[in-house]
Amino acid sequence: MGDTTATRRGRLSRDRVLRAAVDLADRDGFDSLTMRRLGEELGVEAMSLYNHIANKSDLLDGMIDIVFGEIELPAKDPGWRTAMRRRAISARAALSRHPWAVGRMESRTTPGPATLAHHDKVLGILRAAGFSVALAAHAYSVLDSYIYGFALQAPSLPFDTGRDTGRDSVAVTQAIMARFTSGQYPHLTEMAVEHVLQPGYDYANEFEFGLDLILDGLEKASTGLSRSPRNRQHRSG
Amino acid sequence: MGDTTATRRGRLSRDRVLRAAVDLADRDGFDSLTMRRLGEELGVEAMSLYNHIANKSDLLDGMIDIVFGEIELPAKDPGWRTAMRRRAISARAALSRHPWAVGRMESRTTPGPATLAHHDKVLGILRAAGFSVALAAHAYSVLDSYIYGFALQAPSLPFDTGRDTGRDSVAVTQAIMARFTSGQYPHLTEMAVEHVLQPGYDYANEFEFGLDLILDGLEKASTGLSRSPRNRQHRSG
DNA sequence: GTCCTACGCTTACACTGTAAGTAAGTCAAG
DNA sequence: CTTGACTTACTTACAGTGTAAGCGTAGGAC
Repeated sequence: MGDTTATRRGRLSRDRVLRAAVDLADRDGFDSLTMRRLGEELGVEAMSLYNHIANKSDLLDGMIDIVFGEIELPAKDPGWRTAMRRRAISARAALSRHPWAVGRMESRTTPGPATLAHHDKVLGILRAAGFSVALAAHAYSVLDSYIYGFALQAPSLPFDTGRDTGRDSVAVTQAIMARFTSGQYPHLTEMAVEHVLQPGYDYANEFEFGLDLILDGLEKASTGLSRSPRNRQHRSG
Repeated sequence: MGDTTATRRGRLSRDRVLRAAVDLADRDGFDSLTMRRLGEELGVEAMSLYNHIANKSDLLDGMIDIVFGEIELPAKDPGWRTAMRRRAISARAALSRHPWAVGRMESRTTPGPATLAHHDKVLGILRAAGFSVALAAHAYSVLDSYIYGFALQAPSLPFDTGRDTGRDSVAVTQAIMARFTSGQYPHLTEMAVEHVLQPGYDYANEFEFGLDLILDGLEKASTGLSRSPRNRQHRSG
């Protein structure tokens, strides 16, 4: 009969623990991720988790590496610009699926294998396209800063009309609007009324404007050095 | 004699509490900021703090508003571009002084007065310079995303040569270098050896490259609509 | 069979945020 | 001055946190 000695319902593994942690953080918010809740989720006591992860910090590192693993790594075939664009959009989508991830990156100083592989691939594409080492560093810095910064802001904006985030963003918006009507913040009010609170508005659309702006700038910077960016260093074939 | 009934050494106030919290987070890291440690810092028991702040979340909101208050709000006199540039550099400096702040913004949904005033002023400068409402929103989004994203990445990069952060960044760098030497990440290795680990390198310098790239793009976008960006909507004088 | 190892469970501890109640100070009105 | 209201700090207490230490047992190797 009931063989539910909890050895059943499937064995634990580091991967299963990490994935359950990601799901839990996505569903109930990052603060709900406690060792006991996570154990409960897996039908196991909290301390059993420590057979597969070193401590909670290690758990977090693994979770973030999972998120990085979800970012698409396009081939360099259609050119660096397309590759960077696809990667950026995929990264934004992944970070929007796991909003807790971006804010925790600050404290992580030990990137996981997926993270490192990701960075290496991107740099490879840029270098192969003729970017100098310095320019590749610039490009990487500006692109990633933009991606992470956008992902960081997106969920915190009271402007979010709340299609995805749902919840209480309407209440929050109204609370802030109450301060607006005092006339203290005329430009914020204008922005809200004339633009952001319009029916079809979705903040996510802002992303591609800035992305293309940055890609334009990089393109100009890369062609500014040598006329054709593609055969600079890597053409000795 | 000793009249140190702890009423002495100065009365508490919300502002004193907030400022001590910021200092403590700066000095010992955000995780060291507990109510008891903060009370200790002020010569007071933990529970006394609750006479001036509602709870720890309120404390955090206040702390972040302090950081925002440190960002310089330049006048619009020398033109929007100079104003935006100064603001961005000042914001980056403030966030680098308080590295914990940027990662906590995601969870905050109730911006403080300094934060709102800041946003309103910036939007005002852009609108007065002739930016349409939509373009001002774009500009704000891309600039702030970049600023926050940069601040988010800066302390986590193992590339940091550790002038400011000091501590164990050298050890971390070496640990990662050990993986590099395995040849798994050739482009990361190249980047590190040829560029980032060079003597004079400072990641903070990357900031202005991306900033000017974005400002160039915005300038082009704003002049692309009407020849002269300044008299578009606000000239009904 | 017997032993080993892996893995989950139990108990325990130091530490967290904070609710509730108490005491000591400040200050205005009588 | 005394009196009483108010403010503010202190004390105690509690549920919930991460995790160290040790125990029990299931399943494979011999």
